[in-house]
Amino acid sequence: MAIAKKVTINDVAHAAGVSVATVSLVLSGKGRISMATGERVNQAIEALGFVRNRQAASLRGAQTGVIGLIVGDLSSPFYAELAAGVIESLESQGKMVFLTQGGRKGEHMLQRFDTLVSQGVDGVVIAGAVDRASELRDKAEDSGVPLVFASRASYLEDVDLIRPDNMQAAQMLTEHLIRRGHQRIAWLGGQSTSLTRAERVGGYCATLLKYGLPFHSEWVVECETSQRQAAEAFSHLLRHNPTITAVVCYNNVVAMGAWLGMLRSGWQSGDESLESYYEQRVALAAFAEVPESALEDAPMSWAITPAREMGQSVAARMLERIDSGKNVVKNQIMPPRLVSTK
Amino acid sequence: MAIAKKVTINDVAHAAGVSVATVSLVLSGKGRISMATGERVNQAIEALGFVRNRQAASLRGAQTGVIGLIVGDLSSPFYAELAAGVIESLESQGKMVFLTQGGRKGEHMLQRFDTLVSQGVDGVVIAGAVDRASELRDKAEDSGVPLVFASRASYLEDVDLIRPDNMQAAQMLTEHLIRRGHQRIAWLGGQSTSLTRAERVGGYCATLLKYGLPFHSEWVVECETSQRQAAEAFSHLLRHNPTITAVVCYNNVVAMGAWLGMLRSGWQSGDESLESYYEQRVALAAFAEVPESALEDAPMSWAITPAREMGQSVAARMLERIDSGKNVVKNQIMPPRLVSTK
DNA sequence: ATGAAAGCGCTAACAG
DNA sequence: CTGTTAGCGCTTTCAT
Repeated sequence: MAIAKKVTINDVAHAAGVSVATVSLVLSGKGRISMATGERVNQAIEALGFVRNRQAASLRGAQTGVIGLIVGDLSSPFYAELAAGVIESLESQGKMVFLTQGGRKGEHMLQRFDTLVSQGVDGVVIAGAVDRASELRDKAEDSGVPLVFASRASYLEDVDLIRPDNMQAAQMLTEHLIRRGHQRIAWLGGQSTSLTRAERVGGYCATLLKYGLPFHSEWVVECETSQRQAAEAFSHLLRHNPTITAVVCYNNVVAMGAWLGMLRSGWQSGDESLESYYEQRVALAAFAEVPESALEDAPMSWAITPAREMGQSVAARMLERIDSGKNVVKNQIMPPRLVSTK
Repeated sequence: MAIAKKVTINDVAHAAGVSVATVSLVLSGKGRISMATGERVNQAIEALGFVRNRQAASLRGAQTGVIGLIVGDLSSPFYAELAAGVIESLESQGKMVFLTQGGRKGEHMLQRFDTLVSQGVDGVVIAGAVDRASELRDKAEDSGVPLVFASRASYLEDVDLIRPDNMQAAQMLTEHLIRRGHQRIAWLGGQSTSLTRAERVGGYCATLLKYGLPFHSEWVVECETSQRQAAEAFSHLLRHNPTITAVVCYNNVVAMGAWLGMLRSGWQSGDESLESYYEQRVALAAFAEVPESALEDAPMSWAITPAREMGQSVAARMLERIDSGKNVVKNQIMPPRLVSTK
């Protein structure tokens, strides 16, 4: 418990028989220091167990090497993974990150932003829903702090934003099904008020059209993101449209519901083999943010938004912003990745 | 882009016609300041958009109000949730947290610890596997930084550790099954090398004994944490021991596998109703760190380790450590929560 | 109740 | 190549 008295740059200088300035130079590897003194200083540092006080360092110098990251809520797997990517990248560049939570709906974003700024961060990344984005942007603007957004949908403008390419993902998925011989492809899930869904449904329709395939509005069914409801909607859809051979699901929960619905009806029909049943029956494809482990055994295709890589892009963008000092708005989209389970 | 010149405490003092000392006092609410000047200062702060530079503040004063949190890897849902809990609590107490990743196996823990200390954190929380825990403890000891560990298993000694109560969880689960009339209860999953598993199996056995129920070592089956393997092991177990009426699963993946195995064989047997089939058949219980959404429809009992609450406890413990200054080692265990789906 | 002044640990000119 | 000397923005005695 003997709290060792903080050893400072002075102690090191003294021990090494040089001046503090020299130690500082050795620390930051800047000035041209002779091998000899450099060595001596390092030894002193080692011997005394000196740890440089970065607070003091950045009080004088410009940058703190700290980036603030505000994520809505860490318990969302997508944002957790995104955060992991951001942190990983930034740390590999010798930065540190302050992580704070801005609330599921972004309620606290502004307040957190202020706190981060008062901690002297070099930049702020915002991941998730934002309450008052334009206010934030203005604040950032006049405190001169680079601000980068990352989100699932593209509801922000005039900001540096990295987001998934929903339309391309939908195209990939639909095209994949078509290539595997499907002609009658339905859509399951999501609420019509969702922007993300709109983008995805857009890609789905466009691809059908492109291949000259039939599009029926009854084949695009809305449903809440709940397993039970998805299972019901799925069964209902197929019962009334038995010619459908493939379904694109809005997300992993819907996909899970569809699959369970299929298992259930397959079971009730008393067929011989489960696999043969559903494979003959309806092919499933779905969007997801992370691969759904529960469906690892299901024959399914996924359009995955690579959350971790997205985080890495965000980090890269942040670094770029920081050391270019420029403020050019780039709206960057992340390509999805197609994954087939079987 | 006009980077507003940093407004400092001096500017505020000037604007308010008082001294910097006064402003400082108002800021920290310490000295006895007259209402009048307090008001005047606050107005100036507001008007100038002053944000206090905490780096400078903590350079002179003692604490920084920043806690370091090292988590193995954020993409693990359990630790993400735990981190969310820690951050949430700490932020509500006006603290901030530095979040860094120590590597899945704790490879970087030591290095990250140093970085955190150099940032002047008031304490460090370590969540996840640690490579060289005792080294860490020593480092913390002589830099005088409070250190609190949080993990799933209890492989650390002589440290401040918060962990789940695996044995009690196993007891709860087993007892729950017994109360529902089961007498022949098997165990599925986990590797015999796992400490966590050992603790859990211990609780399971103890409870069987306590109720005078039969224990067969063939009923305790090992298997990898993979859905497919669990499904196979489960089917195999039941085929050879048809009298078993309930199974305790090592984790959510195993539970999922067991359930799918059950669906599959139920389906093949051609029974009438899925629900009636498995309900008559084998009751499932499982450990989990977060409720498994994929199994929301399955009739299943869970022993949940409340990760978020665990995070809150960790935060509380940290705060306690910080302002007591004492270093009494407490090995605190979190009680599990029993949840039945149906 | 408020002001003056002395640093916290470090960096950044500028001299040598 | 290395030492001297000012501060960075804020807190904190100690006076007043």
